[in-house]
Amino acid sequence: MPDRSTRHATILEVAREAGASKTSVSRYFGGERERLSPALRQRIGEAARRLGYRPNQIARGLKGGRSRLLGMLVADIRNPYSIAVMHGVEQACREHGYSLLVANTDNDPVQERTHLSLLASYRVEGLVINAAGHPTHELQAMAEQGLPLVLLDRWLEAFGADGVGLDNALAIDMAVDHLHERGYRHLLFLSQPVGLASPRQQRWQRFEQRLSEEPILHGERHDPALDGSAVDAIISAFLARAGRPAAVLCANGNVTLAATRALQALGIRLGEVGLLGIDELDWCSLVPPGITTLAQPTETIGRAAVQQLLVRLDGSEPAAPPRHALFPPTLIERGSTRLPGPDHDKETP
Amino acid sequence: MPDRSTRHATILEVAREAGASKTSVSRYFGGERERLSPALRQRIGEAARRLGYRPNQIARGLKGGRSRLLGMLVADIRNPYSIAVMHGVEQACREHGYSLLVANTDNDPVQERTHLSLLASYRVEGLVINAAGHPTHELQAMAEQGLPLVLLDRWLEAFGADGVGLDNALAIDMAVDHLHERGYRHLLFLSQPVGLASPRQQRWQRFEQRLSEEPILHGERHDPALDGSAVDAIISAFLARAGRPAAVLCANGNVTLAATRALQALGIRLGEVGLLGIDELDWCSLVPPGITTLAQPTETIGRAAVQQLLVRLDGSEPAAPPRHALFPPTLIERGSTRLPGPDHDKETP
DNA sequence: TTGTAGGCGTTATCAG
DNA sequence: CTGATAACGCCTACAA
Repeated sequence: MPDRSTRHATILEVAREAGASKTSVSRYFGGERERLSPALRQRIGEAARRLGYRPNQIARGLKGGRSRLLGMLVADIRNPYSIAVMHGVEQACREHGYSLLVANTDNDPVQERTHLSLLASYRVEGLVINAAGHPTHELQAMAEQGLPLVLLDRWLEAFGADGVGLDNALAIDMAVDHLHERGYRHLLFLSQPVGLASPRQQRWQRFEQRLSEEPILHGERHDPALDGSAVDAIISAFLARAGRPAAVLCANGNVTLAATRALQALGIRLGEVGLLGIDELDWCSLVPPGITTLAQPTETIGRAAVQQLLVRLDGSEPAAPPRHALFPPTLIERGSTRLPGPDHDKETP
Repeated sequence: MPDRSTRHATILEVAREAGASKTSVSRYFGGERERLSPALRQRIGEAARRLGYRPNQIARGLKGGRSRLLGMLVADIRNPYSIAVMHGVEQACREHGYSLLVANTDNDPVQERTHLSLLASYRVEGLVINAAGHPTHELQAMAEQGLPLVLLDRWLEAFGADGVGLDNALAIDMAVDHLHERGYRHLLFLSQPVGLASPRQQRWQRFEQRLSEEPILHGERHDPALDGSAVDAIISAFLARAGRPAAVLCANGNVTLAATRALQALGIRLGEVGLLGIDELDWCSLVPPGITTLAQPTETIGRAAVQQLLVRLDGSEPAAPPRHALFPPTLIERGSTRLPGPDHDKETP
């Protein structure tokens, strides 16, 4: 009886039990059963069952270099967006016979580097990366070694890797158009600190561009820290300055949360001041009269990430130029972008 | 130049480059640098850096049987509870030098079995299991092979494994006591279909017990499917039958969501009919006047799970009896359990 | 302090 | 169709 370490049957034991050779057993589990005589096939099958044998992926990976592992680096595992995408990634992995090694970094650039090399040490065959910082150097090195990478949501400038994410320009267009149609004329764009994060930058820039193109709209943008009461101040100052009808456009779920809180604190009913958020979260339908959102096709994005990796892995396109797959959001209209009408119509449930 | 497969430097190449032996290089990276002469140490370090060498965990795990991998089986990766716990698990793993292999099963018992054996094939050293179904057979086999297991949240009867989770009886006690104190006398316990899921069973049972002990309380329980409008019907029927002051006690986050929607649809203000949910979600503070919840110490639970695995792994307690670690929830009081007072006091923000 | 020689479980190559 | 045998990259006695 084994002491403490898990005792697994090996291919050799199965071979002995079945009166066959390692090779045949290997073939049996390597998807070449047809090449074995029915008799042998059955003996091996039974022996394996009797011994509870499972091929050791680790050993397998050692020989062939195929770990059958994909890695995913997540900046913040508690972010619903990341999770939703991860779900898509995980599904796609499963469908293609891969397992997923997840590394969460809690937005810490140091852990980002650490985990990156950790994933590398497990010889993952590809990497989905959602980094907070800019581990450009590490990534560059990995890419040069031939490891397929795909950047999720945010991509680093001047770094030629594949990427997947939301079509940010389109999203801003849809948001601005919707608010415009609904009669809002003064728009406040609220973002988390823009810094270098590319999606924030892109949304921000597109918003500016739209403002300049349509002078009928008046707008401001701010990127406060969300932890204090800065948002309250910004919103009330904006309203005082800009006049109505005004709306707040939130660059992501966190901001939407903060803005909703702020509007509640200011005693302002949603809709009276418009509110539109990028990212759909389950509470958005709950806060009366419902918050209008642009939902990201998170599952699709996750699957697309894996697809990109598989294309590279496939090897048919040895070194195709980097490809960015952008996906459109879906507008979910709710009461928060419905101006109280002249007849004070109640919203329909 | 390598064709397509990622090319990694091996220990042998480093050894040659440094003019040393494999052994010395192995020692260098195996945490025995002190045993090398400063000269050798430096040569190896430089050679390794030059070649971009990283020890291959896969090969490492093959020899010693230490994959440095922990596995986590998650029934529903999109459930915030699972995520929160996973965050704790992941942190604890990291702190102890393990990586986490995550397998999501989308509540599918078939995938549960599949993924279980998949995790086994990667020779994970321990397993955190949050299963929807009852893969008792597979788990039994793994446990007997000496693989440390810890059941998360729900445990299977008559299966002697470690477990971690919420102290469900205490949670129900806290909920009932709170509602009682706040003046609610008629309680409706709402759960998802109880079936065999142990936490639902436990909460359910404890609720019954409390009712029988305190005849001053009147209560009912239901476990409707949450997809239709069944919840609306149940709640309005209950209110008609039971009278006021009445409150709804929700067994988990999903139920709280459904109940909140139902109360909104019925045009009932929260508080007027009490609402208390087990599980804290970020929207609970947003729906006016805030939903009172019992927050689970999810992070703690996740870390505790890993702790249990490490104890088993440690080997100091070869086959100690199964241990269940239960943790108390935290009551977060909000407006949904505040009866409108005689003076119609506004809640304080 | 350093090096040599297995062996971990599997697959791939080459004979039979 | 089947089976030896040599890698794969690393670790661990054992020897020098």
